[in-house]
Amino acid sequence: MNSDCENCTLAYRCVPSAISAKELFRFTNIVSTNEPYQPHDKLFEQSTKADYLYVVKSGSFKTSIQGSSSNPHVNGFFLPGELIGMESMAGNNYLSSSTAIENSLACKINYRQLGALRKDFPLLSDLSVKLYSQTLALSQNILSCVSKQSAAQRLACFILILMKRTKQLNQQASEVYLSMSRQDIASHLGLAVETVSRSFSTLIKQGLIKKTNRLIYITDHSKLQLFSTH
Amino acid sequence: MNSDCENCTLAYRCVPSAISAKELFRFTNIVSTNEPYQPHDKLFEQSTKADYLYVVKSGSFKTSIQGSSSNPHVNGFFLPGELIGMESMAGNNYLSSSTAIENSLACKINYRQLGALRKDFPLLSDLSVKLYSQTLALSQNILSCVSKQSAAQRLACFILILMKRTKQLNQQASEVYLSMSRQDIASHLGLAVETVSRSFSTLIKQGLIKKTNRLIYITDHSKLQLFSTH
DNA sequence: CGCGCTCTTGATCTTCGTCAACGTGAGTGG
DNA sequence: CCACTCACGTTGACGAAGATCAAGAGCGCG
Repeated sequence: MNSDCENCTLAYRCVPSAISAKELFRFTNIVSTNEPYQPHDKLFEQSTKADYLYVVKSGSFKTSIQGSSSNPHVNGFFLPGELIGMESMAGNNYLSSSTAIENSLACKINYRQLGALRKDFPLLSDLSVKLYSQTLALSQNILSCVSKQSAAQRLACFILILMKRTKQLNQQASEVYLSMSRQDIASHLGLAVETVSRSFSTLIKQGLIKKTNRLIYITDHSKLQLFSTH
Repeated sequence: MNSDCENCTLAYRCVPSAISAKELFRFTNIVSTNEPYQPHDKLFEQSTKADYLYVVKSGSFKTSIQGSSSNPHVNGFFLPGELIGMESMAGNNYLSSSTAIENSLACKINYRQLGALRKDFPLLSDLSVKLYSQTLALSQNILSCVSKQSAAQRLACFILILMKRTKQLNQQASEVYLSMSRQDIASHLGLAVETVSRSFSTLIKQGLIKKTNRLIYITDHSKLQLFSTH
């Protein structure tokens, strides 16, 4: 399985951070690291048996929910260091499907065995709760972003959230690459694709951002923040 | 402190379910049960130190986030058996304020001491993860509800989610009492109050629900579901 | 070069936010 | 008991914002 957590640059905030070096093998035994995915490759499919939790090593992924009769809804995006599938672990089946957005690497953790490991490593239990708590906080952030009245505000808020998340790894503060399509952004924010485009134009005209294709420069961070809250 | 978990009807899905009867005192020592709250009473205030987790015993609560410059946004509603404050536990401070919606009872758990208890009760660790996972799933459900395009769809979806949650306690399947004001619903769904009113009228005209004030009867559950997904 | 795909921009129609008026019920004080 | 107020909810009219339809621009790829 060739699992390599020792040399991972994300290990300090991933599961290994809760496990002593000499017992790390007990974790590497239940994880497959650095599995490659190409755009449109699926990590897992909605309603299939949920056995694995995934960690994004590089690239990015999305999750989407297929309702009975409607278009699928993009529920979330996942950046390096973030976990995919957390909400599905209480039930038996995945609640959403997950697909790679770009060329990416992910690590696949057997969930039940991870649960067993928690019994022997109290720090792992603490880490689990902490990660869940943070993820829930993020989810609520996105909720208040999506429930904002104007489309441009939602987009501004979305960009800011994404920037905050990338900044945790990468300190260049004023630049975000949006790896997802406008269609995905639109679905995620509950807007039409055209409205997303127009909202980008609005933010540019107001001098808050610049962009070339999917690369966004924040020219005035505080004004953008102000704009997003109105 | 007079904590009474032994006779609680919700104990089977609350923390006590993970602790053996003879050691239950270790939990009752760190919880104050059945504290009364009246409408507008606060459980906690945003940005203050987050020391306690709350469980709704009866009645209902809401959480709201106060942005820097805008109106507060109602982030969530909480029914009996549900936990309030989970998302704030990774940081030091509460990320939102919580207020009672009606006459209610809540139990107050010291979070740090609860964390210590996890080390001695593996089942409690499992329960924590399960509850977080379920809460995250709910949060994502609400997200896809709020990002629906039409106002009536959002409201339909909101009613269905609320009904599913009340049904877990109370088996009368076709009736929900909405304890929160239209204003709160509007804020939560990202709509104007008037639009919420009109959306109720729409659902009634379509024969999906009936209502008298805040009490909702679902007349055609499957059609309502269909309508909410469009 | 043409073809497909994504993104953008423009024109029109629908929906929702805003402002206003009105209805209802609870609480208050005469 | 009845007016009065006040909070809450509903309904109508109108204007603004966004969805939809249509067209065109930019780009990678065969």
